Amino acid sequence: MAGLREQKKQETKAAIMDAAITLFGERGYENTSIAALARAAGVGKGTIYSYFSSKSDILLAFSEEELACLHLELQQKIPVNALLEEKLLLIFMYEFRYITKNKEFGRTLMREMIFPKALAREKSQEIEEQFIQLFVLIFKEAQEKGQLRQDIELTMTCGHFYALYLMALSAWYSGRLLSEEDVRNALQVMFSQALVGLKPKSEIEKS
Amino acid sequence: MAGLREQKKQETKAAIMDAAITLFGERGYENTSIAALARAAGVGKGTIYSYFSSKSDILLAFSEEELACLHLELQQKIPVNALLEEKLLLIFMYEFRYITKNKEFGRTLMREMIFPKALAREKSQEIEEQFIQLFVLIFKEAQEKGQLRQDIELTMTCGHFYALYLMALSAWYSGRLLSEEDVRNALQVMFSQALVGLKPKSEIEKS
DNA sequence: AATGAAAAATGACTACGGTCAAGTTTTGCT
DNA sequence: AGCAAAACTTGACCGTAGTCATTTTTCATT
Repeated sequence: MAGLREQKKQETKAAIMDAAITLFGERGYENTSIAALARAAGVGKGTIYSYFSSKSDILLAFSEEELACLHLELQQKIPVNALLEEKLLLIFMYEFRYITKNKEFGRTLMREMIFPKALAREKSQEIEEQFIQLFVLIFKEAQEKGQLRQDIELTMTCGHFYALYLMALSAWYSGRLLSEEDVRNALQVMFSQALVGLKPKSEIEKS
Repeated sequence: MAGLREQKKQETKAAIMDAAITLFGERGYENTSIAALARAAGVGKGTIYSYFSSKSDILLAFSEEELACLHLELQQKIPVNALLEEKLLLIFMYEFRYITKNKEFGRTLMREMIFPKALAREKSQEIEEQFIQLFVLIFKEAQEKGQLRQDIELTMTCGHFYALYLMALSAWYSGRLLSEEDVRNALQVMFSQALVGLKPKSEIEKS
């Protein structure tokens, strides 16, 4: 019978993911042991490691699903006629709120996303890729409207804004920014600086 | 006899730090267990935890010392008359080379620096503070020479460039940038974009 | 010098992430 | 159906970070 094996594998993997969604949601990532996860999924501990390469790999898989939802939801909430800066702020604050809903969870996820171990590289890149897709349309549109330079690759522009978001997130985790409002303000300021440039206007004209 | 106790405490702490410098240097952070550290320092395992709050706390203390050296060395290597962009590139590439000399070590350090746990916050901020001091003089000078806007706080400017450095570092850890040269080039491009701005010139003039 | 209280050191212990040799199930083949 | 190879599962086991009740050392007081 072709596919019995494959089907069972899918089921097992789904059971693990379901257990992860439940337990991570209930008690958070750090407080969920692999043993508990295995118990909840109805499999042995070792089985988990034939579907995921490490505990953080499960976190990444979990987040990939959750974030896909989030981004879909987000795509519909972006007002078409808003300014570029407003759109960016909306996206990043949405992301910020999700990531920091559970502080420990968010920290572990970001650590794995930004400084991934060799084993987790692939998944972290997929998530990032997904996130970047959100921006491509927005940036293309902005370029067409003449609100963004056309001589810069979109991935560069993306990277630039994402870097600033990271900085703000880090500042929040370090306690230099305390509230959501602080983060929003910091982002707003940094974004407009990035757009206009850090050089004085007189200097820019020279080049 | 006043201070015997205090003196011994200093000695014990120094012994732990020395052991850390030796063992982390020899086998790296991940391959050094607390038990081994305790053995090398000639103390019990528990003792280490009355001087440091966690393993990563030791890493941070270790790095604080090492980086202080590095930054002192660096301060003398910065050519006075170089362009702002060249100076920045020099500093960040120096830092990059140090951090990535041992990949695992650097990853753990950066994870702890950028997304610190509550316990390690203080030390990670001190290291960052130390790093920022490197820039203050350079930026002040640049402002005086009219190469940087004066209506932006220096800490903001710092944060902006540091964010871009982080992005490059992350890209290296994710495998999107492969060599030191790639990182240098990426930084160079992003820095000049940050200085000139991401908006087209025509748009900037309007504001 | 003797003593008891306070500070510091200790290592057996716990809980966890991850491994792997042994056991179980599925599959293709005769 | 019977069988052997391949794929999959399992939990006892390992090494490690971090804890804590107990023991040892220091210090002030008499």
